[in-house]
Amino acid sequence: MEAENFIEEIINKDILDGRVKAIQTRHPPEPSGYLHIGHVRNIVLNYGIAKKYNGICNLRYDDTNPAKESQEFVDAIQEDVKWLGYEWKDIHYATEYFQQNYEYAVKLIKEGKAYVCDLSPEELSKYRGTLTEPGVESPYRNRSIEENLELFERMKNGEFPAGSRCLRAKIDMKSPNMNMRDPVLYRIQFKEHQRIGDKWKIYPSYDFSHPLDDALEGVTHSICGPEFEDHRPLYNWVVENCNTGNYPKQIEYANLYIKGAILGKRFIKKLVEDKVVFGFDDPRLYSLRGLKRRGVLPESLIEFVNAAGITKSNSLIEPSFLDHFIRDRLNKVSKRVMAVLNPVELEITNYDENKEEEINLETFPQLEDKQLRKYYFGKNLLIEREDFIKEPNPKFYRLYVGAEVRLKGAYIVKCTGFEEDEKGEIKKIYCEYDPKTKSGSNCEKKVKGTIHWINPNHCEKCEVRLFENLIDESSSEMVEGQERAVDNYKLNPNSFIKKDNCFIESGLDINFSDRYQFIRNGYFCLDKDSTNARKVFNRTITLKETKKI
RNA sequence: AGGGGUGUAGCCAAGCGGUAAGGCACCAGACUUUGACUCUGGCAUGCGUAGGUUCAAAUCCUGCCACCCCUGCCA
Repeated sequence: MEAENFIEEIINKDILDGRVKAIQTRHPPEPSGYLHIGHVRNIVLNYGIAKKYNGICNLRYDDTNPAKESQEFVDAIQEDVKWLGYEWKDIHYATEYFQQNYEYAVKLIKEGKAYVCDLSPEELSKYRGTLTEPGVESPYRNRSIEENLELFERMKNGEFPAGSRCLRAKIDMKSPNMNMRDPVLYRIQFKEHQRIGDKWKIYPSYDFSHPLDDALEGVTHSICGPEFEDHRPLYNWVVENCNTGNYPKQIEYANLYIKGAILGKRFIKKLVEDKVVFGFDDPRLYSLRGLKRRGVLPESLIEFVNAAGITKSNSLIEPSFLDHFIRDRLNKVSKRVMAVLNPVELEITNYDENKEEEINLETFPQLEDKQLRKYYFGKNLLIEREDFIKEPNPKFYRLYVGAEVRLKGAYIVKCTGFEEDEKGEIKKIYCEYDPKTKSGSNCEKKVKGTIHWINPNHCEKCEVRLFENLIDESSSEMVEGQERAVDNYKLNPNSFIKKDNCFIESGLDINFSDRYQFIRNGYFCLDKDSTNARKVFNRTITLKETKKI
């Protein structure tokens, strides 16, 4: 199997060496928040590698801390993974392994490798030492096995208050690696757990349950973030000392950040709580639900993380890189449709008042099967306000008095005049059409610009929502591998713009699963706020724009 | 300050001792009934830095520098 990144190289070597046969990974989210784009790499890696190597990947909730978790998130995570297009083999929960975790803890105590410590959290912290000074051994470190066994049993039975005691691994208080200074294996916790209620009064820590559960489940490669790099010796300590017969290998990869994107769970939560955004699925958020509502296709996200690569160095990627994959995918599937977002009237003075002409528009010009549909041309139309300027400028390919432009799918028209109000706002634009230039007639005349338009007798009024980055990018001080608090950013007042005087062709089949390109305006999708009476569209992304005038 | 990581173009990133892939962005041009798409060309005498080894170094060795992670009974 060709290795596409350093993780696959490790796996290939493990297979070659005969260390593993069937590959097994796991996707281990803690149900304490919604999935966001930063999680996609981990998902692609775990599910993707299992698929590539014909192995299995289970979804396993790391639900060892009821204080932070809830059922809302366990449900949401499954929905979001499915939306991305991945499938797990089985769903497991860290809480499923609590009985076995407990038995292995007892085994460690019996072997003199773990002890009950009565130090308070504050004392424990002091005894741990600092980054440069070694820690000090706990006075409870050398209790007898019998006493430890009894105390641990009583902890389990809920006889001691939370925080009064914990179970610690007996490793090395002088280790330069803080994680090895007798780490906590179990703590007392009386909080009701979303899945198992109040059955357990002791909860294993991540450092104990994660490696053990990996081993118990048969995981061969435990892929995780860079923050666990110096937990690896501890991971291995647990795996070796519990000795289940299975020896998973932890592999860390680096995080991916996007410039100007707010990704931290707690930051996203704060934005929701402060009502800066409408909810976890606000289209401006980089949560998977936000991206979905925005209209981004899951394939774009997967292509994006794959193109960004899997490495051990943190990366801060420019938004344009993500945008490229969003557009690329949308371009392939979107129906091309005419819609005017900022309408101004246009009258074709030499066109018959009562005449209406059928024209053809291509729904999928980018595909072999372009699929023609009918639309109607007439004397009075609506065009985009930005497609007209008062002062002639030959670099401007659209309308000004004297300029010619093609009305998409119809005729070439020449601007003859305009009307404005006392404030200088354009009220109406006048044009003359050239009857010899009908679309498809192979006319010789060519013009530089083509603009889209709407026939007011054949359109539907709708609402359109335009989005920009939530935070003002010039205030962003985000640097590689770092994410600052949302308070450090200035919010962008234009991040959400609602336009409710928009018009789209009537007679279209608009639905939630299709994607639309409003010609020259970008890619759009139907928002869940739509009603039968009025459709609401979200602009997923603009078209790429080369320099205009 | 101790430990663990990482440094290749504006941004990602290949490269694994034989003379710097690719993508994004950008620039120039072609095409175009979307200033989109597509196509063509340009874009590192240079690989954090200073030395060393070698016929040959981004790749090996040594020192230095910068950035990230670690002092929760969170994950």
